[in-house]
Amino acid sequence: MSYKVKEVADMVGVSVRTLHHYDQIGLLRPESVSPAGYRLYSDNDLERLQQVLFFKELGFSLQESKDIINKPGFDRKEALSAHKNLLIEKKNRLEKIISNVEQTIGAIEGGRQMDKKEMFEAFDMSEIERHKEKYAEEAEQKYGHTDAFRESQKKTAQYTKEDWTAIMNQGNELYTRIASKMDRGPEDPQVQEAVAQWRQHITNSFYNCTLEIFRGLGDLYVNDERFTANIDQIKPGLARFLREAINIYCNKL
Amino acid sequence: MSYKVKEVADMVGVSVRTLHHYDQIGLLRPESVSPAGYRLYSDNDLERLQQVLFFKELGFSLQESKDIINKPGFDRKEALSAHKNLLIEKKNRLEKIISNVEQTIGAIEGGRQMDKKEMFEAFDMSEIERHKEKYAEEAEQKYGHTDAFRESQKKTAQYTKEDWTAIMNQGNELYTRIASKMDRGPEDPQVQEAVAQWRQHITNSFYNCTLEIFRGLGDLYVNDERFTANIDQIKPGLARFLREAINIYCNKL
DNA sequence: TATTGACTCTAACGTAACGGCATAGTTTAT
DNA sequence: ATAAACTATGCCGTTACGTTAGAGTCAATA
Repeated sequence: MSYKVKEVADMVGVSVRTLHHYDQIGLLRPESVSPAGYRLYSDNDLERLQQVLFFKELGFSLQESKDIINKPGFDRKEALSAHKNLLIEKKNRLEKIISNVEQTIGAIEGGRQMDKKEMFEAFDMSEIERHKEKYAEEAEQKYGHTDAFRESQKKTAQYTKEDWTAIMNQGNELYTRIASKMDRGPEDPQVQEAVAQWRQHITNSFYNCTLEIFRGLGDLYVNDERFTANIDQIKPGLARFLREAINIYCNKL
Repeated sequence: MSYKVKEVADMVGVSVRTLHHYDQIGLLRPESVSPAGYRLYSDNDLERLQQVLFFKELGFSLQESKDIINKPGFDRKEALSAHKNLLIEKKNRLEKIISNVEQTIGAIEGGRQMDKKEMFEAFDMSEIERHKEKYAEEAEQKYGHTDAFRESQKKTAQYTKEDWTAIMNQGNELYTRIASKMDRGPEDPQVQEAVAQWRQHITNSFYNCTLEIFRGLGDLYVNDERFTANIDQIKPGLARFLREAINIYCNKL
């Protein structure tokens, strides 16, 4: 099932222009395009759009939303829980403002003056901002190597659907090739050769993968369960094996 | 007691730049200015700023806020009640979104698909927008003559504090002059002369006061208690007298 | 089948609400 | 009297779209 722009727009209550815009900045590219050039949105796209609207509601900028959603290993469920907390805080803030309004009304009726500080207390966003920062920082920390991350974002924004599948296929091919040679041990020349290609692949497709970053990636593969699970799916123990191989590779240079 | 920009900024949690901006667009001009050109905000200004922040919280544009607050006869208490209602609706909307998030989480856990419509229900702002419109419309209705109202807003935005007092003094002088001649009846030449000057005064200071608008103003004076109260303060019955005199004036042309 | 009318595209300029920076004058504290 | 902390006025930059403009597309109807 696919939907045209206006259908989506009406369904979710945003303007067509907004969808065009999201397409332009690479925040929400429709899964396919009709022969006439019409945007065709899939159910997946709708889910992603829902994500975006959640983030918007929380006051994230579109760029921030994109960074978070695009983050490899982005976990919808985890994100939603975080959203919920932020929303609840927003609600609390609103409740504060409401009681502030009530106080102000009372003050007018009573003819008394309000304290300057208390007048503006409700508008203090600092608490919410703190949370937002935490959320964004977490992403940076985990997937850090910040400059690389940014560079990657820029590059990948241009990619089409086809580019992505091609890149993923290359990556998977390398993974499986390494997996098939696991019994030879991590220092085996053929394994090392594949590791070198893996690094090259990253540099080509995403960002300049320095040795430092490459090492970091190796650690990431075993330290972040989400990566580990993904990689070990190909072959159990592959994640740890990869880190070993990467370490050896880096030490040789 | 007066406060400098940064004091105000820190007190209410907005940036200095924001206050500059509000000054520039005439939304919040400090009551006075130091010899060196420093903005000096009064307690009154702080109250007005609070108003502005309330409106902002509700999603009104600065222009809209300005229109509403500047509206002659703007009633803070009445406005605050309206705010409260809008805020409560916003809160309801947030609660909807929160439960939507919860549902989505549940859907992910259960592995089932969500209905497209229900996915976006929470984001529907239409209810809030309807309220906003009502609020704005009420202003238009009451003080309507829409084009004139807009033109007036544009013109008056440029006025300095001194301009305002000058204009108000002229207006009051005309009011009292007419009041002093009330016993002669509304068709008296001197009264009619003053009415003509009154119309001229409006045209000069605010907007091109057509006959139609002028008639409307006359009606407004007796139909809106806030105006009636204000005018009758000068002399009881003046509001009705003015409408009579304006009617006669308009019929002659 | 030709023709509306509703819809789509890209491209490009416009707008709101500030953020940020440069440059210059002012106040206050030591 | 001199630095630190503020203040002022520009003016350009940014975000998230709105708003035409000009042109192609698609489904229903005359």
